[in-house]
Amino acid sequence: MLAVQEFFENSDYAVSVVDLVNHFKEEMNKATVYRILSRMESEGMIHSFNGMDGLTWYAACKHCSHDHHEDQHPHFQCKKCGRVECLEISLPIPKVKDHKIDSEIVLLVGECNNCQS
Amino acid sequence: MLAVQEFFENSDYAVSVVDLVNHFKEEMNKATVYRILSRMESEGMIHSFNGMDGLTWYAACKHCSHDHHEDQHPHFQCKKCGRVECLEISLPIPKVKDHKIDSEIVLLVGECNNCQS
DNA sequence: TTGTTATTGCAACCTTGTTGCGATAAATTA
DNA sequence: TAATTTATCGCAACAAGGTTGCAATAACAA
Ligand SMILES: [Mn+2]
Ligand SMILES: [Mn+2]
Ligand SMILES: [Zn+2]
Ligand SMILES: [Zn+2]
Repeated sequence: MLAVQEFFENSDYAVSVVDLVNHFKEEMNKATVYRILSRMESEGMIHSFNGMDGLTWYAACKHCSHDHHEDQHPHFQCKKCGRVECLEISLPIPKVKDHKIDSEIVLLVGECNNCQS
Repeated sequence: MLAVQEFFENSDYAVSVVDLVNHFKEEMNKATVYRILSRMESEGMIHSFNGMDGLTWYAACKHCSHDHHEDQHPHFQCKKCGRVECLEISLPIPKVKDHKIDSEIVLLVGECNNCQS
């Protein structure tokens, strides 16, 4: 589990679970990676969301703990390099007639700073 | 293909591809459903997106054709009844420093009109 | 009718993700 | 320390969504 923890501590970006399984494939079993990720998520160390591709992505939590999860921020995926990051901003939840809206899942798509020529 | 077309014409809601495969399982093969959906999507009759569950959902297009797809609207999923609908509104694309944002994938989650007691 | 193209059924396959279980490691307790 | 309990792990098998190759059929055109 420590290796996975360090992986997140040393990265500002989110990572897809597929990449993670692949990255650790010589060190640990696929099932172990999935189990570590669920454990870390339930302890408020990381959070998960879906990327454009439909895959599950994970990223380090900034201000969460075991009993206080708050990861309602939008995410950004770069079309060119594929990198995904958490955006530490809060978007207004839109009002829609006849709908009681509790939360908002947002994935912004575009080009990151590195990829803009 | 006609049966699937009619299915969309008679519904205001989106439908998950799993429900569709299940709904047509006596009439046609799973592969056929998937192929019909891709064809209909490439012809601008329907569009697809991801629900909370990670599944692929499809909904009828309102103003699209073979060479003009414009399905950038947000979607809404009711936590209680599970129904998913297209919202014919346009949300402002947020500006984020150091990011060139081209599009925005939004899934609003809450309670629909029917489910609010 | 005959040849050509588009659609379908079926089975096999790929991928993401989960689960049961025995083995090993870590933490408790005596 | 030694025995016991608990947590973690590897492995293999499985489940579910989704895709693909191929032969059969249907639709279409000449
Ligand atoms: Mn995040
Ligand atoms: Mn829609
Ligand atoms: Zn980039
Ligand atoms: Zn509802």
